[in-house]
Amino acid sequence: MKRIKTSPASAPALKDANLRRFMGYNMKRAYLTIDAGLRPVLEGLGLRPATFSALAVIVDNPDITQTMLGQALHIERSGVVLIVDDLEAADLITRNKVEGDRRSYALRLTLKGRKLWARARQMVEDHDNLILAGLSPQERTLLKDLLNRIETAPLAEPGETT
Amino acid sequence: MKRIKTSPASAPALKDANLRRFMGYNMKRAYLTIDAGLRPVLEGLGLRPATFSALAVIVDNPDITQTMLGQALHIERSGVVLIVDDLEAADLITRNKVEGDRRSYALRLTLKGRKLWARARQMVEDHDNLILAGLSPQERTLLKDLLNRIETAPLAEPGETT
DNA sequence: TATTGTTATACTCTATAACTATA
DNA sequence: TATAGTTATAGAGTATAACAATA
Repeated sequence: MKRIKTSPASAPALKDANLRRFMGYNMKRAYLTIDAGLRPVLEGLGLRPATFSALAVIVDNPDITQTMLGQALHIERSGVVLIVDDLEAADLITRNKVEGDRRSYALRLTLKGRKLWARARQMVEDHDNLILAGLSPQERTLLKDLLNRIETAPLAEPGETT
Repeated sequence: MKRIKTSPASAPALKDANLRRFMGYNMKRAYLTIDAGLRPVLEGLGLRPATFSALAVIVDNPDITQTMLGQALHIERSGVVLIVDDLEAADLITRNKVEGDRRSYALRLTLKGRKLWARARQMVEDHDNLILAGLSPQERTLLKDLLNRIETAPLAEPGETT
């Protein structure tokens, strides 16, 4: 009949202890697990992780400029353009005139944008709870804290290469 | 004249509490922080994260096939080819004949490969210690455990990519 | 001169599909 | 028919560089 598949679908069956020693690999795998589950959720709303994140920041900072949005998301201005184009085309945000500086735009959510954000936020929150079902509230808080401490480590931010 | 610089170079200064609510974003930022620091380290050895990981798995599983390597690294066979090509071209591994199945190769490190691996492993370990300097041994172990629990959550594995 | 937004371009990573040579 | 490895290709995602309008 059938075969004894090398790997049913989940079990690694292969030794990777050598790789698991390193924090980066464990981090990448956990991140990709969350990302893989999140994408289809956002897709159902016509969003991508990048556009979802941009919405979140704009909600938090009404009338933010594209340059500032890029700083918040850690992406280049040229990349922000594509994301904002996307959100504007979907009628979720508007690029508004800024009095005093005709070079920049003040980004704001439309009514449709606010409605979609409410839905998106809830769905992503639900997905978070699903993916974190095995962790207690204290463990979730602790995990975020540990992640943030790595991100903001004195040696991490300097930014340049080595 | 002057202005009030939006952001010196590191301080966010922008509210992103809305984004920080979600585990995925915190995870992504911490992961990218580690990755950004790790790449230049590996680059100095002529490696990329992918080739480093492949070396780690081959060291752990002598005579592993390319298909199995792909399963261990969670990448497609076509992607494995490029990585193995890379490592072979650098004279770090060899594709060896397998008796009983002329379709597959048994991957093994060369002497040069073993020497480089020893160096690479040490350097990545050092980088890990640098990036994790702010975490106690217990916290590091706990972090890995929490990450692995997310990765192997019952709900995480099942799905296809989408 | 410097900055904002924009465009064009390129590079990395990874997936899909089709092909070959085996099994 | 199915599998291992390969190739070609395409799609995200993101970066760099150059440019126009404005400061």
